[in-house]
Amino acid sequence: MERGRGALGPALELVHTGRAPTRAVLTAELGVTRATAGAVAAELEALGLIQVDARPAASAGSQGRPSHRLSIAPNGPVVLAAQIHADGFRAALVGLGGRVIATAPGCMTVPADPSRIIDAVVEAGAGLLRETGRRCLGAGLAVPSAVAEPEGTALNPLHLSWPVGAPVRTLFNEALAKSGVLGPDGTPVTGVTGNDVNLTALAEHRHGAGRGARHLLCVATGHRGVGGALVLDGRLHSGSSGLAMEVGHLTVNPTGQPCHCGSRGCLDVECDPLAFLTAAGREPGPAVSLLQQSRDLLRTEYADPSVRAAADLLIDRLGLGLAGLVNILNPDRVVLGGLHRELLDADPERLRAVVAERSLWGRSGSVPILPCSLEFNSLIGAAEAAWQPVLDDPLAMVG
Amino acid sequence: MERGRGALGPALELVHTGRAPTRAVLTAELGVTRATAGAVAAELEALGLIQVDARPAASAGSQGRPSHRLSIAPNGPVVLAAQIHADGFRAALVGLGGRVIATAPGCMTVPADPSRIIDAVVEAGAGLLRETGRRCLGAGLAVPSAVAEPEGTALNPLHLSWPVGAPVRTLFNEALAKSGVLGPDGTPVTGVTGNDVNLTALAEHRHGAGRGARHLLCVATGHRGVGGALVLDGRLHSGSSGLAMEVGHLTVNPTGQPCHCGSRGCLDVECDPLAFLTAAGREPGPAVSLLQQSRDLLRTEYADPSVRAAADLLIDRLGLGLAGLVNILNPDRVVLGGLHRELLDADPERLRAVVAERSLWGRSGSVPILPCSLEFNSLIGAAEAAWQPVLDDPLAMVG
DNA sequence: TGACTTTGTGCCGACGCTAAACAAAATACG
DNA sequence: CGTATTTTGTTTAGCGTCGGCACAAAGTCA
Repeated sequence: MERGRGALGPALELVHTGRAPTRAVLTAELGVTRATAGAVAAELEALGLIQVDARPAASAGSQGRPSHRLSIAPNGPVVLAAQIHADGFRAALVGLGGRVIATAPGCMTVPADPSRIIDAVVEAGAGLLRETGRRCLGAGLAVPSAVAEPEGTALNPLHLSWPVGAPVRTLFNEALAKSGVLGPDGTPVTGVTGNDVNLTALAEHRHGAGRGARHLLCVATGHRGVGGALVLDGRLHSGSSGLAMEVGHLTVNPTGQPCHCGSRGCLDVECDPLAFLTAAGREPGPAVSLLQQSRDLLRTEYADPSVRAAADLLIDRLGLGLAGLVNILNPDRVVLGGLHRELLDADPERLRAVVAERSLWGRSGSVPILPCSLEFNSLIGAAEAAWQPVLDDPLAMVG
Repeated sequence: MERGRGALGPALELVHTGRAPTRAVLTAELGVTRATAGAVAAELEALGLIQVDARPAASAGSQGRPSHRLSIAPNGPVVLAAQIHADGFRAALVGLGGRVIATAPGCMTVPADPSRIIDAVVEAGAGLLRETGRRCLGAGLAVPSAVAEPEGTALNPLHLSWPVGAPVRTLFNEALAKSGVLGPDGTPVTGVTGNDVNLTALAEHRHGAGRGARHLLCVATGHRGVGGALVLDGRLHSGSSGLAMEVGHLTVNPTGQPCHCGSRGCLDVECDPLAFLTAAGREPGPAVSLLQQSRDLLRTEYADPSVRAAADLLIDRLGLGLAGLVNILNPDRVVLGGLHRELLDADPERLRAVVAERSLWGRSGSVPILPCSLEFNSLIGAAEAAWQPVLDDPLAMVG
């Protein structure tokens, strides 16, 4: 009797990613009849997830009956999202559409015991939930480490002094259970964890510079080492055991620094913030993160020839690495984060030229390379991962 | 009224890949009721695609009513499949299940004009169709070159003296139209084309050593250069414009040969048959293909220290390249073809050790590495690509 | 104002499935 | 040897979901 049950998930995803501003567009995107699309929208509205404007939108020049606007319900449910990085952590509540409802930046030095910071993260998130009174449907956590699946353990928490193999997902879920963050069914919400660059790619694909891309490659460097991520046909590719896109060991400088992997001149050691500071002849200081120091240097002293030369050097190395990845993966867009984003901003033409020169065919070389466009992108990515079960089956997760 | 229309495609694919030997298994694999599975099987049988044994299969020790065996209809429709390689071409008729019905090996030196060999290929296939009287539902062609999508042009027909950008798919379809190979609707069958390594990966995933793998990486070298292919979640990943998995320019020997790509020590020039012959101190002869010469050398003179040393050298380089790919893609199985397959057979432990050592985590390093198991695998892959529309919607393509 | 265009909704029927009962064909066991 | 059990296959009834269609609503265009 009820229409549009099968299309409920796809429809919510369309509204969530801003690709269905009206029911008319929703009808076309879903490939169903107007009757079905209308029923789907009504169902999602009844679930409290979306909103159908009472008054039709201002007629945009086109004739015909104007459409009512669809949007994410402003007081709908949220997920708890958090990111952990070299300088501390940040917790937030994120609604559908990638909207950050409330944030609690928690700058603390990251302790060697991962359970302590994860507890603090969840406590901050639980505090936000108490303050706002929002209903919580899930939780996501981004960590600067590869996360093995299906165990949910952090395999290389490099610049956190965490033990290798820390069971971050289990710790996250234990903290959630302890803090009393309950879902609509009265049980603790389930938490998902993932690598920060992977989740950044997911966020950029859904809401940022990667929107509309079919195959999106994301490369970023935050503190030490280089991370990569890949979204294929709208879905994050994290490999058969979560370990895909460990791109840091592509050779970009055959005569370069030795790397712990046994080779030399790897992207990991040749194109991260430390490599940039070293190339510019600066001594890294202990006060702020290496990314922050690099960014400041690049932005304020780009006129200095040594800084400019270091930037050019790193752009050339990054271009080599990107060309290698583009040859292998043939994405239709590339998004850069962290210091790589700054390097792209500093001299976009140089980077694009290197990639084009080293790509095997002109078509691959002309792939668009864009900077990340979202603030807190790994946090929003964590939220995306947490929302995924709701997007897959809204009825089961909300009703 | 008719039951099991939506499940028709998935059901045919299960029988096609041998994963549904009986209706009972089909029921479980499809996740439907026995009634639906029975109706689906009846429908596929009515279409002439599969066969339900009249007599139940020999009871295999288990109690309960024995199941009737499902199999591909022996006299069902076929597709025309062909591969073009350095030594000539081969055309065949291939049924569902990857069964080669009839082949016409056509060894001719490959002319500079691609349309001539493609005409010859199609003519050979059309001859087989006339001889056997089989109904033809599609056609597929594997070429040793990257094929750009959506144009269907051969971008690097390296060891064929074809022009770059030869419109192979158009030529293939024109030849099919000219030869009068008609589908059941009376119009010429549509031909699809693809890179031979990509199609090999598809074939191995469906019927060979890659069966059951979720993410399959395939690497092979036939004559000159190295090709790669990737099957993700059962679907070939050929990138946004068909150019993915150009893996030949991973650096595996920083002090090695210069490569036309501008770098040096690329997999392409360090790990193909020519590199092997050179490393073994042999002069390549003009009579047979480089692959054939390498294979003969490896099989008959492996005891010779110089041959053994060359094999070890190439295994080490191949291992480096595979480790890089495994780090990036995290497949759960790797299949090797051409000379790489021979190298694996020569010393499996050495190759696995190199990959394990250079992989970032033990889990990635222990990925199974297997030899290709199918004869004519790119030909069967071409058939798979040709069958795909039928697998997607049997009713539309056969009825 | 009337024609036209586009959007939204109610009703009905068709399609494709599940559920449940029944039938069939083997093994297990007293 | 006969009955119970297990597993497979088929029949029938019913129901949920969606498309098709008619109609209503709300704007623009002339």
